[in-house]
Amino acid sequence: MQPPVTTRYKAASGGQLDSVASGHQVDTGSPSETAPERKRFSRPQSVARQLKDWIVEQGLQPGDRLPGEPEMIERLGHAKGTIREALRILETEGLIKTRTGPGGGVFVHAVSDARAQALLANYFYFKDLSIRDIYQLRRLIEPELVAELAGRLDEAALQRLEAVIATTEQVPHTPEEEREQHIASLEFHCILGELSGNPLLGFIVRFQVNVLRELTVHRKLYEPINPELREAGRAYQCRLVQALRAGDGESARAIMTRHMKTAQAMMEAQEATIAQRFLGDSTTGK
Amino acid sequence: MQPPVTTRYKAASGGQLDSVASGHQVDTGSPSETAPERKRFSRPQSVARQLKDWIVEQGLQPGDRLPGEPEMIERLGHAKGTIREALRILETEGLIKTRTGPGGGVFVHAVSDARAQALLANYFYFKDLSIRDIYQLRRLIEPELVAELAGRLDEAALQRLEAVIATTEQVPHTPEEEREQHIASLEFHCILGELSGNPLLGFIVRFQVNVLRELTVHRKLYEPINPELREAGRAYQCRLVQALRAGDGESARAIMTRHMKTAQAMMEAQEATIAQRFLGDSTTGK
DNA sequence: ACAAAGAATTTATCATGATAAATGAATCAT
DNA sequence: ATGATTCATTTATCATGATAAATTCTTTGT
Repeated sequence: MQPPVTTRYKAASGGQLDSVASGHQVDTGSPSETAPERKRFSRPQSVARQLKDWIVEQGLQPGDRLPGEPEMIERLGHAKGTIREALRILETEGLIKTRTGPGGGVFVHAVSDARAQALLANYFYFKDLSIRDIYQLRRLIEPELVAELAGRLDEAALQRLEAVIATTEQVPHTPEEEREQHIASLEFHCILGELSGNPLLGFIVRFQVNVLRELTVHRKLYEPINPELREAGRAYQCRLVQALRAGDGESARAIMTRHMKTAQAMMEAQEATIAQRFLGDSTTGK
Repeated sequence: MQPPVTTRYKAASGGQLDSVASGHQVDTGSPSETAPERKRFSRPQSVARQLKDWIVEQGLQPGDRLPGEPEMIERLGHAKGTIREALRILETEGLIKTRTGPGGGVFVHAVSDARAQALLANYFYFKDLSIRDIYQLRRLIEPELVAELAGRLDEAALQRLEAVIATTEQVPHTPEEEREQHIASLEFHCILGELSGNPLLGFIVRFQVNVLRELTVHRKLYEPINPELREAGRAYQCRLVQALRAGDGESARAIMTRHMKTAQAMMEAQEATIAQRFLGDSTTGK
């Protein structure tokens, strides 16, 4: 499942940062002298930016430690409140975590998937994302995705997919179970996305799935339990895994294409407008 | 109003929000179990959440006003610092803006595209995004995009595209000009994405373009000026617009497919190292 | 040896002003 | 009128502790 050498570049040496003249020198003292341009950034933002620069320049990795609050106060010359707000910014962006206690402090943290998803969801809160929009993309992406995946998956990956299918083996008796099964079937797509080995592709697939999942949970979509549709859904998954195992990309693509069409029709038959709400805050422990 | 506080948060009342991504922490009461779900939310996070709930419940729109700092302090029963940190969280997420002066205060704000892009870029900072990854998606999306767009664009849209093409009319004499032209050609794709009318699709196209643009700006990619390639690039754009105007989706798709292939080869031919850096912070006024 | 209690450490929050900066409105000088 | 000035309002930042909470390390008790 690994494509030829695709040079996975990382760690740029000179990777400078936004050249933005954050040029907010921290002269503790005479502020307004040559201040022709207005203050673009608040001080907490400036501090946050400086810390980001620091992370980039030093090539800090997740788990690495940043100076503690008191040291920042001294080194950056800002008040405690300002520093704290800056840390809060970075924490919101998902780039740091703070821990209390001995050995605690501020640590670099890789932005979690959940947080990125949540932040992106906020962006779409004021947009009108329709089911059609989402499926326009899904119908584009997922068939090709499985076509590429065909024959490239190892047994472990295939079994992972089959494990998800297994959770929908029993006929659901309650709406609760039915909902869970639907979520599981969405999970199926997430796994496919991850297996592509393309972080961007995987992320997008997951995002779409998350939006759809929200619909399911909060709008009681898929409420009417339809045995035939359910069985059809299961069948497609089974056949898909079969095609993937056989390395039959054409079939996989066809199966997924058909499924996308069906799923879209199903969803559109229900509600057409996506629930307007912020997604969760992704507290992402770890 | 209420005496100091013990740890109190509103445990997701009403189920409007909360619970998404990552996990379902349906509190059962038993503290320690398979999921060491420690550390709930910090208070600033709780406050931020409450304000989000408020926004959702009241259906507040961009421009609407939120209570000012002092009122929040009183109504929510938290200290000023806590409130400020909460506001900083929301500001970082792009959901509010604060203004000083008379008539100033805290206002709901639609998350700007730039901010969403920057936040998403943070996520990919610690990932290894290769050019191949990006083009895998581009090659999937953009050909179909133009195929759908064919014949659906009004004259204004077409002229918008042509205007961008026009900027690359003159043969560039300096690397500077050459770089600007390349950026303009990327802009071409952004416009196509927007014209789709699909917010999600447009966003993804823009994100890809932004990542590639970063490359161009910071890594001197496309440095060697190649007249033939340049001309070929221009030609494809012209022919594409032509096909779009004629409503010839098949041709449009073919043209774009070819272009994607060429562009990817070009990018990969360079020592394309994806710049590891945080994108700008998107101050995005209005 | 091992588990529970305690101590030490570090961030989190609270509390309380005071001063600075930004900005729209009203006012005043020309 | 019109441009500059002052004023009032509201957030932004600074300053300075004092408590609280969460962890890890250490010391006990059995």
